[in-house]
Amino acid sequence: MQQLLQHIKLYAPLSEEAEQALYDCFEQVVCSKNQHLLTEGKICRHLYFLEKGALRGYYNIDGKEITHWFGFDNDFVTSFHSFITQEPSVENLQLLEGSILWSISKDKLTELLNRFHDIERLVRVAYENYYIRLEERYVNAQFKTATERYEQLLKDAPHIPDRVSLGHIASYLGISQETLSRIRSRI
Amino acid sequence: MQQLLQHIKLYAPLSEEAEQALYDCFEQVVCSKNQHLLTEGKICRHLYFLEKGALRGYYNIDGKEITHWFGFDNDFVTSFHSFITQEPSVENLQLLEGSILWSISKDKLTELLNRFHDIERLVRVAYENYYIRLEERYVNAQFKTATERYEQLLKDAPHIPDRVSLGHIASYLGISQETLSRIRSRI
DNA sequence: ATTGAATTTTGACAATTGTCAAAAAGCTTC
DNA sequence: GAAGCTTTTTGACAATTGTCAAAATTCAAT
Repeated sequence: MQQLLQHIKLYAPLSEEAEQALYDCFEQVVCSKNQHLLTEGKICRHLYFLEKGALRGYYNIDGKEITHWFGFDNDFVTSFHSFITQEPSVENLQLLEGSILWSISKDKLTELLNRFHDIERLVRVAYENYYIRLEERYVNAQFKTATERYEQLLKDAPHIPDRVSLGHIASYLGISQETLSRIRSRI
Repeated sequence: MQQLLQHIKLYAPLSEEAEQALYDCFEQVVCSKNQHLLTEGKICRHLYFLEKGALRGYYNIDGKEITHWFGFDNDFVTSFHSFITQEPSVENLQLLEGSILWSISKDKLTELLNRFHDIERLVRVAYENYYIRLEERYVNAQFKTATERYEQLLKDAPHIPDRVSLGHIASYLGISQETLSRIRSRI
């Protein structure tokens, strides 16, 4: 929990009361490898902070699993679409390693956002950061070759190949596993 | 200006004082077709509300213009990366039609965010919405075929082909203009 | 160490898309 | 309406990536 509080202070300072209120609202969740945090069709009612571990978000499209996102230590993870709209999720969240998470419910978060301007600020700033990150991913995805995207990924997350299978990485990059294998043999 | 105030109330309610403060901070900007709102290398110090018109964001990569984004009536537009970080922009913003915009400076917005919890809320909720939209674009970009992406675009923004040239649309879809032309002849 | 399952690599071929060049179609302006 | 510009389409070919199938490798559990 200290790690979570430490991490969010990078976004914005917090009053003592706000910090205490946050502290009271998060609960620890321990998950084993391959376990699902969320499956499609369910409404995502929690936001999670991934203290330690690895996770992927994926869609089922035409019977295929399409990984579109990874989370690692110190990431906030949820199905943002479902969490924000409280509509059924179209994506699945699955742990890739045994992991430690901290969870807060939508209701509790909403209450904190109402009570504390500085928590509202914190969340706004966090969204700014996540928006920029997503925009970067988007531009990479759309406008670079498969090889460039893989090299970019290695730069951004050098630990990825150790923690995530080639199939998941290929899916994330939007290329077939065979193509990724060939790219790796060429580099 | 009424249109802007009307629009943001869709995100969150505003106190009278907050609304008045917002009203005082926005300035009208009228732009002609092809004019640039921002060029790369400059720090983006304003957030714009596009009351009426059309705009694209594009990168210059290896001498080529890569359009990654369109804005239309009722969109907030800026180089989010530069506006948020106050680092030099890597993208350009160019009007595609004669347009009416409303502009607020980063400094003034920061002041409003500090003074009014409900404006902080408004911006947080706006980010939520823009995050979801971007996520959808991302998934489309990465995991659908060129034809599917074009059909999706027609569904989301049926007016696009009337207002935006084929070359820009092709760039936005991440395919060559020739390929898009062939896709259109097949549909 | 050995077995069996899962993951990764390799090969052959097909499908999609890109590139370059030229023709056709649409718009403006006189 | 003709001239000159921009935008869109078409053709031919090359490059990239996908698909299917099989082989090789890695990993975990006994």
